[in-house]
Amino acid sequence: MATPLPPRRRPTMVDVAARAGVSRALVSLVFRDQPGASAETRSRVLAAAEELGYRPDGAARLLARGRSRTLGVLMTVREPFEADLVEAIYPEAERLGYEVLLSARTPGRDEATAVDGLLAHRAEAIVLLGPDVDDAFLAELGARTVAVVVGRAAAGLDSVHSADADGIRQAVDHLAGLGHREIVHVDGGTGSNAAARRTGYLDAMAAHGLADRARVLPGAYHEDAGIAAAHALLTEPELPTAVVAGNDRCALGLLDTLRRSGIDVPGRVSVVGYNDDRLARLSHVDLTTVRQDAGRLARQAVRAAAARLDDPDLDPGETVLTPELVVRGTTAPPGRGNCP
Amino acid sequence: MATPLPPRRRPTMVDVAARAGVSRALVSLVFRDQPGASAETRSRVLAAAEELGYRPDGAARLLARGRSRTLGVLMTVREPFEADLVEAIYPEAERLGYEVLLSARTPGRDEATAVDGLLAHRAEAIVLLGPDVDDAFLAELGARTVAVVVGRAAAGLDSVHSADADGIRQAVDHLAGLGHREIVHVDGGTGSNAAARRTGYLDAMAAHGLADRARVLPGAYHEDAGIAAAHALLTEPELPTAVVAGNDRCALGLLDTLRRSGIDVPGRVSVVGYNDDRLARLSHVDLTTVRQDAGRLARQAVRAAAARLDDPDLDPGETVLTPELVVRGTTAPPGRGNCP
DNA sequence: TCGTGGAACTAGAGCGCTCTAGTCGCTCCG
DNA sequence: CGGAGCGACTAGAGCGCTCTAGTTCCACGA
Repeated sequence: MATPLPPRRRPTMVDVAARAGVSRALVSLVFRDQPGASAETRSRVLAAAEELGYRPDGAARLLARGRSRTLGVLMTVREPFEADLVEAIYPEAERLGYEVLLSARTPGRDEATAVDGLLAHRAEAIVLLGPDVDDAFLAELGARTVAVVVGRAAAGLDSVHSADADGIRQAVDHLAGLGHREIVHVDGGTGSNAAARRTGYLDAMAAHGLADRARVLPGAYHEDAGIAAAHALLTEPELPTAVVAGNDRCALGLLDTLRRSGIDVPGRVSVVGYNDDRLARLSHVDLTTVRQDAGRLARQAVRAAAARLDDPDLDPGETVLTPELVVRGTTAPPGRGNCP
Repeated sequence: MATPLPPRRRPTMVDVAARAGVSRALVSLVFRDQPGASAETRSRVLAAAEELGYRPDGAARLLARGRSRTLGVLMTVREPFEADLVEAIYPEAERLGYEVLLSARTPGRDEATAVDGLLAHRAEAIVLLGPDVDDAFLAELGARTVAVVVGRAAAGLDSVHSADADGIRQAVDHLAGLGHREIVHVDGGTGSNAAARRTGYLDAMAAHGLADRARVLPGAYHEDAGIAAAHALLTEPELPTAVVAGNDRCALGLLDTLRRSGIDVPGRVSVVGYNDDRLARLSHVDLTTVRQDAGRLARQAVRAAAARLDDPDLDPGETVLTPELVVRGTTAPPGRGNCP
């Protein structure tokens, strides 16, 4: 019988080679699925590895190959739309032969820390999810490594996002088409894509001859902002008939605050979100929203990273996808009052 | 002037050493913050590194040190409670000198794949979030490496979870105290912690002399299960006066489906969740729920992993935290009818 | 004057892989 | 019969670090 399972040490290629009675190089071949080993030897090696519980050491492998073929993804662990993106990143990365490493920005852990972690683990490219990444930080990161921004435009870097102004325009068109005139926008605060959405709203209102009725409430991309905006609206003498929120989370906050205050949605107020995240799609939420295709966004981002990795001299590209209004249950013609 | 920025190659310690005019070993010392370098040299090295944009290569470092000091965390990117856990894991890991790597299980990417990724990146220990991890898989993993399960008990492994039966009992006590007698439980399906919660419910009902009224509806830990359960209840001639859901997501599904069907919550039906995730706490949801302390759960898990790493012969421990009912706005005495 | 000790620094052997440049047997063909 | 050609396999030099065991140098005391 061959040597028993090793004491504590994680088994290495040497152990497998010894047990299978071949050289280290051969084991390496087998594990890389390269030609050059006979079927018989191959299975002997695999068997030996199995018995020892061997798995190739990523660090050593990384070091030995030039490339890590690892994509680092910076995410906010709390944002449902980013969760959708992450789920779509995995398969595309796998298809292109990349591994994925996730790192979260949290209230107590800033982007720089999160990215450093990824870089230390040899991520070849960083995919930054979410529109609130800092410009200066981006520029520096882009100089150091391959970076792709998802969710907003980023000068001088690869970015993948949807045509925000167009998306908001579709929302306003829809509402105006239903007969709404008092349409308010709760915006996404600072950040380039909030600005784009704001502009889109103002332009669309103007296009419908409603420029003088346009009104932007300061907001942000989370529920609390929607709640605050709803409370602000409720203190006013007259409610608008429709609200376009900066994103779905904000819309959700708005929605529930309005409903809990006895306001019928969409009977008295229509609400539109942005993103079409999982939450919006849940049947009990049933939010009319502007759909960004998370799958396509994610695939494009991964491809952009891979392309730049293949050819670092590529010009930075901005991929803009066309968003699409999804009409669900939170919009209706105005004036149905509170009791349908 | 010294050499200009290198062409493409990521700079290495050799480059920094050359630029600073010292040996590689000294650079290593400086970057590991070890004594043995004069203040003057130290800053010279740091300056050289800065100029070159050098950052230590994690892979090489990993390989050279025995240990990676990295914790791998398996998560479901879509579960808000796990997001809370992840956020709490980072600071504790940092405090103990560990890095954190995240890997997501998704519909198309199973636990084994996710864990393999972590292991390949040399995670020394795996923290598995969520109760649906497979038993056989766990056992095998536990034999291979250090694994800590969060959210359920796991025989033979370290686990950190809350006293599920106790939590549910508190919920039932609360409802019974309000005068409810028709209390239904929508359970979490298979999985050990769903079983514990189910048992807790049945025992608590019995303790209140309501054994014959106890009723468990099959469910799961997500919104759709809550929605389905609500629809099932709505087809029946008589609604129960209270529902204890398996977790918050399920409760949310229930809640909104009931409300959209014109059922007053808590006037006609009271709803209780489990977890107290961010969503439950949002003011527009305001869910009465059983709070699991994500912070403590996360800290305990990290500590358990660290402890076992320090001493592999430690007996596997089960840490059970006491959950606590948080009464909010979705529970009230029964019988207030539909129009308060 | 010489040792002595400590601070500052260096040489060089790994860590577990990959990959290039082989070597070794065969078969096959002229 | 000699060698070209090929499949199967191996030796050994890295990859960019860490870490042990030095070596140098310079006070400082006897």
